[in-house]
Amino acid sequence: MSDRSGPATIRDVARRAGVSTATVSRVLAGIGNPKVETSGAVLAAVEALDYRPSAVARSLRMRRTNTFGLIVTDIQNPFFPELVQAADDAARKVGYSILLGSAAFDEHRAVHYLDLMADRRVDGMIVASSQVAEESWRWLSESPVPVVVVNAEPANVPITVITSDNRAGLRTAAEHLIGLGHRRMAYVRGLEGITADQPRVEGFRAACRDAGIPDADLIELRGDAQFAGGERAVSELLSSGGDVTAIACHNDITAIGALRALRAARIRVPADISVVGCDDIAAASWVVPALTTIAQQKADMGRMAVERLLAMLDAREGGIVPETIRVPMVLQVRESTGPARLGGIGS
Amino acid sequence: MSDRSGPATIRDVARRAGVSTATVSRVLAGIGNPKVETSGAVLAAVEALDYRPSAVARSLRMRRTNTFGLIVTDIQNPFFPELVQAADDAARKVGYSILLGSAAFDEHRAVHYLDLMADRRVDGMIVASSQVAEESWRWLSESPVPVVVVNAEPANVPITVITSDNRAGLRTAAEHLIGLGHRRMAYVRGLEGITADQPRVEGFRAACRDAGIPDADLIELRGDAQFAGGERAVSELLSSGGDVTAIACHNDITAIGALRALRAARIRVPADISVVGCDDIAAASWVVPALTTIAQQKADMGRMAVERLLAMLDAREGGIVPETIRVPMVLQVRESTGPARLGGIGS
DNA sequence: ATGAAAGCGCTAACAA
DNA sequence: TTGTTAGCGCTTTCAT
Repeated sequence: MSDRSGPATIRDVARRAGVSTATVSRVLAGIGNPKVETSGAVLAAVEALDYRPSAVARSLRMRRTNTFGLIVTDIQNPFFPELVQAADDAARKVGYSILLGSAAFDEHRAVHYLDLMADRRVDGMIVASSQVAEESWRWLSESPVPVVVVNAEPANVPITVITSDNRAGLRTAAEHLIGLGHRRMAYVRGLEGITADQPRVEGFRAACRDAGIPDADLIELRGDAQFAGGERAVSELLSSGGDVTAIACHNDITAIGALRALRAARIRVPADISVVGCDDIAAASWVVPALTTIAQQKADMGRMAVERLLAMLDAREGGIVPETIRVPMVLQVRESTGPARLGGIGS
Repeated sequence: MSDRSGPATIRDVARRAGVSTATVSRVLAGIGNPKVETSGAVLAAVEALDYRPSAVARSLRMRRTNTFGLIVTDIQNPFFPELVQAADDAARKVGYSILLGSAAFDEHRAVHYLDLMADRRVDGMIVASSQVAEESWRWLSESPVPVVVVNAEPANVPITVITSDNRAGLRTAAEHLIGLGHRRMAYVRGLEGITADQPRVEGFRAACRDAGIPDADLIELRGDAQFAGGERAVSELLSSGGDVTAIACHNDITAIGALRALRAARIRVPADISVVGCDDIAAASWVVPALTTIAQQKADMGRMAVERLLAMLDAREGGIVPETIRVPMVLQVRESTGPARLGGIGS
């Protein structure tokens, strides 16, 4: 093989097989009915030259890259890998691949990836990041390339959204606790402004109201959606003498921080206080006690996002109406929740 | 803007600015000294048409994609995200992006990504996966595109490798434990055949021997590098009456499984038994007690891999000699290790 | 059933 | 300083 300059091209193959490049292209694409000898010759040449068609050239010609962009808030957040994997699985099955961008909580980076993916001419984008400014949402929604937003809800922008039903999810959490007899509870919120924060508290509160628990009985704390925030919030709660029998948290990481604070204070979970998280990350079942949580169906969401993109691609000129799909969250009971103690902590 | 067919091209811009495409190209690349009016006109046209150069076309022409492929064993393994993020950071800084592939423990998938990335004409590849067959390693090492292998050590193949110094790392772990007075210890190995498995046990054993601890005193257990394996191995150890004061584990996930088994058996950590892990994943500091571990410098490794690739690209015809770089691991003392109890567990 | 030729959008000689 | 032209590697009419 003449390794003179880079990988073999379709011309090299054509030459060696004694046919035209068009024929090579057809044979490889399985188009037409080539004579056995021709296709044989082509295949042999391909083999001999170790020819692999350039996806770059093909993309240019076909005006499609068979690639979807996927932007996540932060790949280091254990919530995302499962989503990424599922999206990749779904994409791979239909011959697409995923170009990943991790915004690392940085809005500039998010924009950077948006641009990058536009430049790369991805055939569609999945944006699973709330670090996106209003104007970028607008830009996305007006873009001709199909976009699916995951777990974020751009206000007043017509765009397809797939999101966990946070409100209903935290309602379930509250109902679970209330069913166990809890009435004095605390809720550790996420980072201010985070998309899911508001609906989650609201869902929780709504269930409380329905159960006749006065608004004032629910202690609301501010976390940061990280371990440290959960730990801090709960230790402050304890030192300020907050008297609750259950703590619900914005997410699992927060809840795991809460567990640690409780443990430091020698409070037993769930005997003294129950704790419930949200997301169902892997670590939720690793901690002691294993965390009861409201699971997000991450894999489903990743798969759905890709399917949606594919549908939009098909429909194209048909025009698919932007729609908000709420994926149910499911209660996962483990060890961190139990019946409410009757007295206060000290009793 | 005439939105007739897809995004604006360089020709659209040229036409609108009344110049040639070459001029547009130059102005945007900052080459030559265009007259102010020309460059002004070009820039204006670019703005007006919202022109973004096609990376696809540029790649075809330049014969480089400004992309590195990165294949990981399993993106859901908490070890990888930090590596990915670091690689992406480093790459982004020099105008490269990362095409990610998660093999999900599947050798076929790994090969799939290898092919995919070759087809995409990535400018370099980082392979952080041991799910790669001998023949693929060979193929990689002979490939004209620069390759860096992370945390895997293809046997008898001349290729650049960046790996944690597992042997030295686990030696450090053993020394830490021995320094605390432990002499009867168990070691939970990883999945059979996993690259790091062998060097880690060996390092651990070596330190034991140096300290005059008879080989027979070290109980060796087989885990699976997952939570379940650690839990199972340790509960079997306990039920078979294994009498140790410390347990070292192939990785943190295993160690966290071990913690759970110990807890279930009401054995206190570290009062009764010390536990040490390896990797330093986020969850290591979340569990109770927080896990003492041997940290891998994942971010460094990701960065180094990219730098290496860049160097190879520069050197090109110069030819860089494949080299194995061992990155030190660092002992991270937390709460799960302490002085050895004098008697046995029951004493 | 196959080939010739055009063109996807860009950059880089080479000319002017 | 700018334009003309060729060509990166592929697919796809349109002929034959």
